[in-house]
Amino acid sequence: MRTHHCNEIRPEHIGQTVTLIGWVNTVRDQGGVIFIDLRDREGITQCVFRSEVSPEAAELSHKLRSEDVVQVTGKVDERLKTDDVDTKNENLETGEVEIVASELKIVNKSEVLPFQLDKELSNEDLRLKHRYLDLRRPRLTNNLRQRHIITKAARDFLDEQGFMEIETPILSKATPEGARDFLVPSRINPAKFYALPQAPQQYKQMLMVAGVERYFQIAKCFRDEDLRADRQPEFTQIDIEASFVEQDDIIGMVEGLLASMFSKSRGVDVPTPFPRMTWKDAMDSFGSDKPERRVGMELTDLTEDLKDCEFRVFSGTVQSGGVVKAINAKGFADISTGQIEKLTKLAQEAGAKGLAYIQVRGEEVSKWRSPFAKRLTEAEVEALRTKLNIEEGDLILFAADKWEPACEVLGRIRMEVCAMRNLLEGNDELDFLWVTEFPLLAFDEEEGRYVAVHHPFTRPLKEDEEKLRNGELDGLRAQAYDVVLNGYELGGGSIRIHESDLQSDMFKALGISEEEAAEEFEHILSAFKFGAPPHGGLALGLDRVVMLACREDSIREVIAFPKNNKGAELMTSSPGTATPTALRDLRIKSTYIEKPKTEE
RNA sequence: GGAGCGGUAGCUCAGUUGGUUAGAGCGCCGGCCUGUCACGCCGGAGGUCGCGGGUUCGAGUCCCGUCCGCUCCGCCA
Repeated sequence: MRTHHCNEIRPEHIGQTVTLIGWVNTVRDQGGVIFIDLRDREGITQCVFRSEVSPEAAELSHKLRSEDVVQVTGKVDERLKTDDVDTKNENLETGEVEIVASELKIVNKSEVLPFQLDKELSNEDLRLKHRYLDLRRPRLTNNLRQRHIITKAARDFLDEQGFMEIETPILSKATPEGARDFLVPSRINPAKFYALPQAPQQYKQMLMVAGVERYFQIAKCFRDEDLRADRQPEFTQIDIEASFVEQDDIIGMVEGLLASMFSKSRGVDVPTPFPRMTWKDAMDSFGSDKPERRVGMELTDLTEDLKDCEFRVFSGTVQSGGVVKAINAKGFADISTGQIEKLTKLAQEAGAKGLAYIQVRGEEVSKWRSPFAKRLTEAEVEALRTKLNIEEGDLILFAADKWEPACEVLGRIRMEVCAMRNLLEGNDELDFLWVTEFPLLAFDEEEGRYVAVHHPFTRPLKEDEEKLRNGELDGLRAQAYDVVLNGYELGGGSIRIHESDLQSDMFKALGISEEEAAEEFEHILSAFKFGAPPHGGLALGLDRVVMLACREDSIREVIAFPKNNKGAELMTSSPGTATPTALRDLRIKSTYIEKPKTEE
């Protein structure tokens, strides 16, 4: 039987006989003496085999290979240290001692692994196919442990705050708004489908009506959309809802929650409260609703200064109601033509016609390399100098367009510039931020109607409530808030509508007919008539929280069995085909599945 | 759906202007080694250069097509 884990053995154990069990991490066979590093989930201990201690164990130890599972029994000994040799290993927790093996049992041999555990490998397919091996690597073992620590911190914190953990259905109903649903055919109800939840939104609001007051759930959510480094089709939210609260209550509570999660995992003190910024200010200064603020380079407005500019791109835009904005990329004047082209292309992809720039190669304007700088008046040059703090070596990048697209384009350019020079490399700072006062609605050109920016249960700002009731839908702001960390949206939430009539007005605003609302949301409209408490909440993306706590750049590194870009889980090869019998039971014609390409 | 980058030994990669038998490190196999810890030394095996076509006397290298992976855009209430 195992007596210790491999991280536990210390000088105080010297003289004791211990039994360890684990995997052979490395073998160093010296001929007469054989060392193995024995690894279990907790750590590594060196075991020594000598024929004078146990000829049988020593003989057997020559046969050991990486990743064999072995049980070693022996006496804990201090590692040799004299004036000539020092065999202590400072890089190992257990480096002052070793196990002098008297017994060795090979529990289970291992074949040669398809990849080495002590080397980084870029072939992610291979890693995912043999995920059970990939997870043996200390980095991933640690990530899983951090995830556990963070999840437990959340549970403990929310429990202390009086929140009840309640499960809501996974087999659920499709939502007309929002992301594409995963559908599950119902065998008992032919031609009917469950949908996997995109979020437990409606259930948790019903729990508020039920009088639960404070609910949370570590909730699996599902969205059938394309994947990204920080997006998986199934992911986990820490889902929270509370009654009799206002925005500040939720914000304060989530600050405490995040501080607890990060202090338990990273051991850092997270200062609260977090800074706050309205959505409009975030867009204005950073061109993003999830600003990365750790690099400066804020957007500067030059609309007034360049409104009469001889350069028509600027003055023309201003005359038609647009804005001119710029960023100063300090020290980027030596940017290559190729890189300028790359930025221009990026700007065009983001909807801009082009990208105006000035490479500041000297104090005087004559040394400014730019397609338009020589057409600026002295006053305009002076305005640029002052507002952008122009110095030799700077690169100024301009966007001229309507306010929102101009901000967005420059926001993207800003992040690309960061990427080009690795401005965030090694930056370990945690910059938490609340973005508030999101727009309530956005006009969807494709659908020709307003859609909810957050979701249709979001409450407007108090001063905008009357406008919603009156159907004045332009420029409404919501009691919605996102918590942002280092440019990642960690989570978002809102204070909800809790009155049946206001909810009806909201559905009306979204172009949902009364019949449709009655059919799809009858439970909500009805529930709100029976004394629904004012309530609100938020959901945190657990995967992203853990990713950032672990300093990873993909959530796949903090999910045990993630899916690849195509939504496949390569170890078990899901998704897979269905048998004809299963399809028949579900009343699904297999021809649709066998020949998807015949569908237009 | 679109853009970018990539695919060469089990793994990580190099491979010049198209030119002999495609290389390195790690890993693997065999041998030696009683204080190693990225052990060392000696020897060895291991390749459909993603796939298909084309240009050429000759293609890992050039061209066309295609598949796969990653990143980003669209999409993600």
